[in-house]
Amino acid sequence: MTSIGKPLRLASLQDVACDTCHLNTLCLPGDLASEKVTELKEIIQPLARLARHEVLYYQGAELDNLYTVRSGSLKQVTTTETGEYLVTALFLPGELIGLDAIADEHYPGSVVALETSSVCALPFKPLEALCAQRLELCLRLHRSLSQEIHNERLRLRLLLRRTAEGRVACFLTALSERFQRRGYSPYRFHLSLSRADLGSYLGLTEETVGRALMRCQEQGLVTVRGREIRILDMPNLARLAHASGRRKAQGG
Amino acid sequence: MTSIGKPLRLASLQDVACDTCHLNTLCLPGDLASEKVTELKEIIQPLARLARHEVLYYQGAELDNLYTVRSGSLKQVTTTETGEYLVTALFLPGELIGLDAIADEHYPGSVVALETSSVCALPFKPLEALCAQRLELCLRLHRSLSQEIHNERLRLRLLLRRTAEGRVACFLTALSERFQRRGYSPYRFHLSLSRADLGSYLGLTEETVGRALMRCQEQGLVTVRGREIRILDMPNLARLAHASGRRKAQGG
DNA sequence: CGAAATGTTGAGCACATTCAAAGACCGTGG
DNA sequence: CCACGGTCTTTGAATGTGCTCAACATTTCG
Repeated sequence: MTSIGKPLRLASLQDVACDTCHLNTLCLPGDLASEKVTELKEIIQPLARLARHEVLYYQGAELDNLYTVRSGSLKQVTTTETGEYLVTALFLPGELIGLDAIADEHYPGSVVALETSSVCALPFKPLEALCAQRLELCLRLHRSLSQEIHNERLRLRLLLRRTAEGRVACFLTALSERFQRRGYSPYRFHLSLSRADLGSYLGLTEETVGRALMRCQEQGLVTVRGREIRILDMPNLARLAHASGRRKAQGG
Repeated sequence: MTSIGKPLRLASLQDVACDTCHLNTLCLPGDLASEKVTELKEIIQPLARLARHEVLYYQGAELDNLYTVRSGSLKQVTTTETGEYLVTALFLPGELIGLDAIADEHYPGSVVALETSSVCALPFKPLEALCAQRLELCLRLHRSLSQEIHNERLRLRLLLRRTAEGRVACFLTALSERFQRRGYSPYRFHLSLSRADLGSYLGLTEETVGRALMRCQEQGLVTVRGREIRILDMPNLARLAHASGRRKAQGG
């Protein structure tokens, strides 16, 4: 069972150094010229360290910061009006947390650290003010937001048409790609989500997630040892992930 | 079967009048003061009229305009690398088209009119330039983008856990709400999507969509007559839509 | 009116869910 | 170091749901 942990205690604040951060091309500074990053740096808050299960913010809280992941990983969980509990996002280093809170200025889900993690806080009001002065930052933000829309739309609609095995394969290949882009091995990584969380994220039960992983292993695509994943046959895993849902592809 | 029609021919251009448009609170002008709308008006292009099946733009084309729907409805269809054909969005009056194209400056899907429709074009470059001068416009855009992320995330993850009947009920209630907000009857409306498109949109086959609609009708929740929908029992339809997927809700 | 697209119906099958129970793994404290 | 409790994970059997394929009805449009 998944759980939301204790309130966040800010601990071990450190100085931020975007220009030396190896994630800077993935993060908001992106390809901005370094003199412009300086301005951004002025509003970025020191690093916050989170222990496993520590909460960055709770659902419903007023939006004050966006965050970028510096290390570790976090999940977003949303409870619907009907008490349904859903894992709605997984954040890896370099990714922006809180983009979905801008609309109504409240966070639409709670964000919890899945392992020891650190994040940089970007106070939102100052960030927006800076937007007015620096068009490039504004565009950068637009792109991040837009990218997210596209990702969610396509990924999730693909998932809707897939079997459990396909969904798991989709998740693994996408995760592998995200790791690779961040400089980690795409072939060997640790799942920070439990089976239950993964099930919630993919719209499956935890048992089905386990069985799907098992079947992938039996086909020689991956090795699964608890949460340690090793990808043995990326081409075929990708084929399983992409190779349509359960019905043949249709032309337009 | 769904199809993508012929290229767009711009026809019957009309003058734009945001200040008199009854959709303006839903559209980008939103709650902007009218003197600011004036600036926006300067960059808005005349209305384009689209016949049924006419294409607003094709997937892969370079982003030049965002569009807002003035009347009618449109769908977005995306073809994946593997030839999979997906209906990825449905646009109603007052909604912004093309937000998911900002990220890589190309449209990630083709947009086709489902019925006779009209749209206002917002040339993107000028819009962004205007953003730099008018912070409010910028924020407005941020909110639209953010809202979309949240919607897609939550809606689709909810769908993932639902039976066919639940998915259809979700769709109907959400659609009803969207109509209501736009001043149309929430109890009686026309489905502009075919069964096949709806299936693609909800991750079901067209047969299953039909059967699910039928079952809703048998329960006295709605009347279905082709694409004409009449909602008879909104409370219970909403209950069916919200009342969890197939497993009981879990606490956090 | 006839052709084509769209919608409906039915039977069999594959797959995911459910529920229950047992097994592995983890950190804690003896 | 091992025993303990908890969480997480795996396994099994029975059930129900959606998919597939194919045929038929209906509507739409030329």
